[in-house]
Amino acid sequence: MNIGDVSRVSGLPAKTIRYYEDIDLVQPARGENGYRDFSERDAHMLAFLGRARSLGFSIEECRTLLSLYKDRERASADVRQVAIEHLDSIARKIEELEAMRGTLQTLVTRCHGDDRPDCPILDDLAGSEVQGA
Amino acid sequence: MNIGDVSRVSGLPAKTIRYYEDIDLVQPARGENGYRDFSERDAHMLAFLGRARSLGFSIEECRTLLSLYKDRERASADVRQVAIEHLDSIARKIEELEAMRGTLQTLVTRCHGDDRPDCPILDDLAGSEVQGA
DNA sequence: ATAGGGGTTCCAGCAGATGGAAGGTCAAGG
DNA sequence: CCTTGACCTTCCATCTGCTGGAACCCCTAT
Repeated sequence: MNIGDVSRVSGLPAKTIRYYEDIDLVQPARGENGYRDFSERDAHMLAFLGRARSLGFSIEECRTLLSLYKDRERASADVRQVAIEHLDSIARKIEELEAMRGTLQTLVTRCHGDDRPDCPILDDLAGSEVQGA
Repeated sequence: MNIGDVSRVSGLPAKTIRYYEDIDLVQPARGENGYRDFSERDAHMLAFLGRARSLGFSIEECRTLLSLYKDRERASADVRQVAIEHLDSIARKIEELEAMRGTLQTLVTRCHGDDRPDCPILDDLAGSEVQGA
């Protein structure tokens, strides 16, 4: 399988696949002509990576998951642990974003948004304490 | 005001302030000795930037907001527009993260998490269609 | 004079790709 | 046999938003 084929079946851009080889996530064979020669197993691993990345796992987490995936002696508890930690970090990110959204939503609501220059959004950013309750 | 002082009052690391000068967000004066010499106005702008960044505005959005902030002829509608667009992108990110959280939460719940190797999380990542409803 | 706590510049690196240039390879058509 | 075009290769630069560190200068107090 050439890189274009495996790109199609895994859904990852060829550039990304080369990058994954570069950082040693996959180790495709090489043909006579110097082309990468991907096995079914490689393609499978790349799809695995794509899915894990789409769930927001970092590259290092993916590396761990992939090694657990390849380890037939693994304990499912180890996988679960990685997933739970990631779940926590997702929850933290959501909280952060929701705090931002809350603040911004309030400011946007307060701003009349016409052609006059006075603007509660800028007032807040400037930190002036001159905003009505 | 030296960079250390303005760092304390704005809450931004000195490194970050130098970086903001580098990308032309602020233009502090220079003293005889080559030290940056920040005015009150500079300090104010840096605090503004810190607050805008903490609300998740990108550097380019901050640049726009700052120029609106400095423009006494601005229309509040322009500020509001920037804020609303940012609000949308925050909402999209939250949705993405919640989708991830939902999927992962399901998988984590399904995984017994003991010392046996079989694991619904890995099964899902591998894309095997062998999962019960 | 020296010690310390400022400040300065510049260069490298993080994640996680992505874009592009310059060139090699391969199969098909004329 | 030659060309065309799609594919492949490597390498280097770029993006975002800083952050760390080296090597150096400056200023004040002792």
